[in-house]
Parts: sequence; C-alpha cells; structure tokens
Amino acid sequence: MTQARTSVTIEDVAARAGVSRSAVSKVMRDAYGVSDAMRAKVETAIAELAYRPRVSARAMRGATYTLGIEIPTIKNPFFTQVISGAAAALEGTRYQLIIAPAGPHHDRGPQAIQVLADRQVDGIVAVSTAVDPEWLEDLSAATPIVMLGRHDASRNYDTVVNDDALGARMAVRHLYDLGHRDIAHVTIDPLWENHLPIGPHAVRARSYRETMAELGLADRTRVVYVPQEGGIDDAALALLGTPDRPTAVFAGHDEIALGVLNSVARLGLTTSDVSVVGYDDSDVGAHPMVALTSINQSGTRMGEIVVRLLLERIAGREEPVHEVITPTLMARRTTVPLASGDGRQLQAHDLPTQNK
Amino acid sequence: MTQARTSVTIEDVAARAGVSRSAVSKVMRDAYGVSDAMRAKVETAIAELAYRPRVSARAMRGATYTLGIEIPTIKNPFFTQVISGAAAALEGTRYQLIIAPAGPHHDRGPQAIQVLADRQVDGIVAVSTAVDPEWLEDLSAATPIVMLGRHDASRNYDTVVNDDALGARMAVRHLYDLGHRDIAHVTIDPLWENHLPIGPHAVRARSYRETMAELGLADRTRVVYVPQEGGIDDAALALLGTPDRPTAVFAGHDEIALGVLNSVARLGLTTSDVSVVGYDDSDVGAHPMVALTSINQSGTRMGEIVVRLLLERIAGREEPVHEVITPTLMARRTTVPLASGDGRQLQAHDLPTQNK
DNA sequence: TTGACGATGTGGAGCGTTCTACAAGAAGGT
DNA sequence: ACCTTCTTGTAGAACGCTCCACATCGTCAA
Repeated sequence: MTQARTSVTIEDVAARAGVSRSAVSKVMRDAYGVSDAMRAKVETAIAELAYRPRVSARAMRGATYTLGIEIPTIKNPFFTQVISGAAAALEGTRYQLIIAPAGPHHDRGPQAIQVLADRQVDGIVAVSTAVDPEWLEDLSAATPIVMLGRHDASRNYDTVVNDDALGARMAVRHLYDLGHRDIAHVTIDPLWENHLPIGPHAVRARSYRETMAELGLADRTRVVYVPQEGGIDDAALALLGTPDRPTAVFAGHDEIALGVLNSVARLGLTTSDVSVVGYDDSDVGAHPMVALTSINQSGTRMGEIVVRLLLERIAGREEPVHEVITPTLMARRTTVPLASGDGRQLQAHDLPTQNK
Repeated sequence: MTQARTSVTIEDVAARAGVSRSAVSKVMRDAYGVSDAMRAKVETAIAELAYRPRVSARAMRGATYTLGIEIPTIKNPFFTQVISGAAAALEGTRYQLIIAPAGPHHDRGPQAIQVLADRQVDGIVAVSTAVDPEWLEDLSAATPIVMLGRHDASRNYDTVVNDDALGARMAVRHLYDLGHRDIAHVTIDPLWENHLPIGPHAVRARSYRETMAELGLADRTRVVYVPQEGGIDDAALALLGTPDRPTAVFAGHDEIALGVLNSVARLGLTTSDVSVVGYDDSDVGAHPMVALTSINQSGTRMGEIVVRLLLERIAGREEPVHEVITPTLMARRTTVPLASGDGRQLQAHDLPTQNK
C-alpha cells in the first residue's frame, strides 16, 4: 500500500488525477485558471495519496512559507514568551515557525541567523543585537528581517523594542521612592552585546546611570557585570557580601534578579536588607512564592507584533517600521521600604544540599 | 561589490577558482579524489565570495544536516532543558537543530512533526506521545526518529524515557514516609496524550494508583485532571478548598505543582497544611525561594542521549535502542512531615494584584 | 613497450517544485 | 462568418546542488 522507497511527489498526484504536473501546482498555489472540476479531481488525488509538497523543492523557485526566529538562548523565559507570541500570531496562516537558538555560548547570534538564511526562510526575526551592521544590511537586502530589542533605525529592517530607558528609570525611581539611595545595577557582561550601545541592556545601564545622576546619586552609582550563564551567584555574593553593600539592586533581567535573590538568601539576608527589581516580568518571578518586582515588557505581545511586521514585509511593504512598547512596573514583594523591617524571612539555614 | 540580485552559487565559486562545479562540490563534501592544490584554490574562492551552500538545493539530492525536534509547548521548562541538552550534543558536529513547537493548543503534535518531515530533516526527535502508531511506522521508515517519553518499543524508532513508574512511586513513598495518607494526584487531562497508556503522565498516574494500593491507601486515591495550559488554579482551588482536602499532592509536573502551591497560598494555607511534590525538577522549582520537592529526570541528559541515538541511526544503525533513565528524588521544603507545623508561611494577604 | 591501475578532474543527469509561454477551445461582438 | 478575448489546460525551462559515469594522465610491474 505505502510507497516504500521514495515518497509521493507532485507527479504521482498528477497521474492519479489524470492531469498535468502544472495543473496540480496551480491548484496548490490556488493560481488563476483552475476549473472547479479540476480542482476537485486534484484535491481528491492529493487526499488519497496523502501528498505533502516538499519544502526544499519548493524553495528552489518559490517560497518556503517558513519564518525563522533567532534567540540568544532558550533558557531565558523571556525569549520563550516571544516565541509563544510569534507562534500564536502565525496560527491560521500557512506560515510555519522554526527556531534557532544561538547556542550555549551565545556569541553565535550571526551564525544562528545565517543558519536560518541558509534554509531559505521567507523572513527572519532576530533577537541578538550583537550583529555587524554591514552584514545585516547585506542580509536584509535579500531576506525580510525584523530585529527585536535593537535601538536603531535602518531603512532595510523593522525593529520592535520596549522603551528600555523608561523601564530602567521606573525601576530606579521605584526604589528611590521606597527610600533607597544605595542602588546597584547588576547586568550582563557588555561583551555579549559587543559593546553595542543599541542593545537593551546597554540602554538600561545608561538610563540607570542617568537616573541616578538626576536623583543626585551619581556617587552611589555602582554597576556589576555577570557572565550570561552561570556565575551570577559569585558576582552577587561578592557585591552583597561586603559591609558597604547596596540596600537595593536593579537587575538587568529576571534571571539575574533571581540569582541575586538566591545570594540574598544564602547570606542569611532578607529582602528588607536588599530590595530587588528585575526586568521582563517572567512567570517565575510572578509566582507568589517569589513575587519579584519587575518591569513588564510583554514578550508575548512583542512576538505578535514582530510576526505581523514580518508578514507585512513579505507582502511587499518597503518603508521601515519601528515599534516602541511602553513597559510597566509590577510592584511585588521583593521591594520594600528601606529599613522597614517587614521583608520576607528567607530560610537560608535549610537550603537544600541537592540544589544545583 | 555585493551581488544585489541573486546570491552566490556553487557556479560562481567554480568560475572564480577556475574549476568545475563538481570539483567544488567534492571539496565541500570532502569526497574522494581532491588534490591539495585544488582544495586550496576552491577554499579560497569560497572564502572570498563568502559562499554558503543552500540547504534546500542540497536537500534535493543529499542531506540537509538538519535535525528537527518537536515539543508539545515551549512554555514547559522541561522541554527547554531537553533542547539545551540536544543543542549541546550537536556542538562541533555539522548538524543544526530546528525546533517545532506543537503550538498553543498542543494537539498538534503530529502536525509539528510533519512540518519537520516536510523540511527534509535528516532526523527527528519527537516528544509528543499522542501520535498514531501506524502513521509513526510509515514516517520512521523514511526518516530516522527518536521518541522521548514514549513507553513502548518499536523496531523502527528508538526511545528515551525515564522510569516514570519508579519516579511516581518515589514521590508517593516520600509523602507516605512523612506521615501523609491523603495523597492526591493532580495531572494533565489524559486527552492530551490521547488516552495512550504509553505516555509519561499515564504511567505516572497508574504508578500512583498502584503505589497507593500497595500502601493500603486504595480508598484514599484521588486523581484530579487539569487542562494543559491555564485553569490549573481553578482545579487546584476546587481540590484544596473543600474540608476533606488532601494533606499532600503529587503533581504530574512542576508547572502543575507551582499552580497548586499558588492555590495553597491563595487559600491562606501553608506547606504544613499541604505538602507538594512535582516532577521534572525545573530551575524554577529549584530556586531557594520556591524550594519545590521534585523528581529529577535530567532533561538535559535526555536531550544529549536523544541526539546521540539519532546520529547513530543516521550513520546506519538498524537495531532499535530503548534507553531508560533512573529518576531521583530532590527533597526540598515543600514537603514537610504531617502536622509538624513548621511549614513555610506564605503571605497570602499581600499577593500582588497585577499578578496575571 | 605495453597494459593495468590509481589518482584526479569534468559532464551531465537528475531531485521536486514553480511559473512563464503558449495552445486549444469557447464565448462574444460586429 | 470572422476576429477578439477570455478561460482552461500543458510543455518545459529553470532553481542549485549531488553524485554516477567517464575521460585523462601518470606510474609502475611485467
């Protein structure tokens, strides 16, 4: 019954339906010039043979109906939010999403994007900002591209960002309003963004400095860099283990914030000793047992927007679009008034030994 | 300088190097019959032109060097662990990983797998177990496949599972040893696994029942189903809101466990009222602020194994392999002795209002 | 000297689609 | 009745690669 060797091709369908190859192709692309009779014949043949057009063959001439999304790491829940949003926006279209994570070392952004381009996707969403602008221009000339989190404006690609400067300002002001003055910023090593001033973390860091200065706290400014994966704890312990530790920390993203909270617990401190604000408002942080104060930039919505822009580009739009989303502050329990004393008691003494 | 229109092909490289198309192809595949001189010429030409072979063209005759992995949802961190492991195992090989999430409705497992097959991947890792066996046989005849979490044994595909029966037993016994007798099981709607008895959650549920019976608790057996996404809270609140609520819950996976903990907090209870065990040992649960007791099945390691098996298959292995991993119990703070009274005080009164 | 053989390079036939021409009728206008 | 135009279908040339079959040229043993 089943063709063992090679799978069923358009030729088989044509033979079965008693029409030409081109006719079948026309039906599938619903091109002009197909009678109802033929459409019916072909469609039954397709169904009977369970025919699936091969994307790779199709790619040689037409479209692949595949969109690619590149993300720095699948471990950061913010990016999975973006993916969910993107996938939801694609529901009902004939487009499919494939995901390329830049890999454990994260310095593979361009490589991962290239992987997608090699596969002839019809459009690319890229999240890694550490990409050579010139290379990007070349690439975007050939394939529609939307960059997420890139604070620049090119004619050739669209961008979707949240207002990172505003988000950082909100975080710092929130802490200030609670009475904090020694506010440190813990963020990822700028190497990850290739020292590009247009990456989200660079913008947040800059805004942190500016806001501190505005508040007359320029001399209390303190920025600590942590490696992207692992090693957050070491840096946080070093920061918080000293006598002149800050009373509050603004973390570059939620994962870092959780690492900082981890260290707070490990040092036998509580959030009334050190308040913590994150960025991204991930599900983990939102859980009542964590209740992390964070800046919400709605990854899901960003994913939806990004896909919409990409589909517009594919449909022919030429003029670039640059969307900016306004973040919101989610105040929860990891930020408490300075010296109020009602922070949560973290039971550092019974930390599990198996905890990796 | 840059070719505006169509990108650089193997023909361009051949022209530049002054050799034939076939010669360039040989060099790239490092096939037999290439002199050092020619290799050098071709390689410089490739570099100078920044040539990238098109995967789709290649797919028409040879391999795509692409592995596809299908997962039910990207939101469950266990699956992202698997992906990380798989990606790490591919590091250094010429293979690339593409990911196809089954989408927000999860009932699209076969569809997502088909998407990968349409793209002519060299091998497929599939996690959704709700797949028609017959269809799977057909597919595995054409493409190497490894199934993750499927408790059956076919000649045509390999499987990697953890011992779910053992894991569930460990969870229940752990609670039993702490003095609990009213132990409920909260798990996903069996519809998600198409009522297949070979899915991990079905096995866990069965083992839960068996273990309860062994312990003489057959009449205390209570299984509650929750929808896969959202709605966990409702089901948990219904379960815990009654006077005869269980003193302990064994959750089908960590996400559910977190939902249960959420409800525990919302009802003004603590873990000394209701102990909770999860499954998967996700990063979230392991965080000291959550400290969820869970069963670890090492998704990362499973991802590595899965890739290894797939590469072996591609390399020509015919005999099926079925790997079973032994899970381990990670005892943390969400399980406490019955009526001990030292459970953690969850501050239900100040739950954030913005919490989604 | 003459085969035989190994090493190296090229020619060219696919692979499964799409899509531009074009052919053959049918329909409509004068 | 004749010419145009529209509709419906088919032929066949790409697309960019792989890989089998073959040509060519040395080298070496007999």
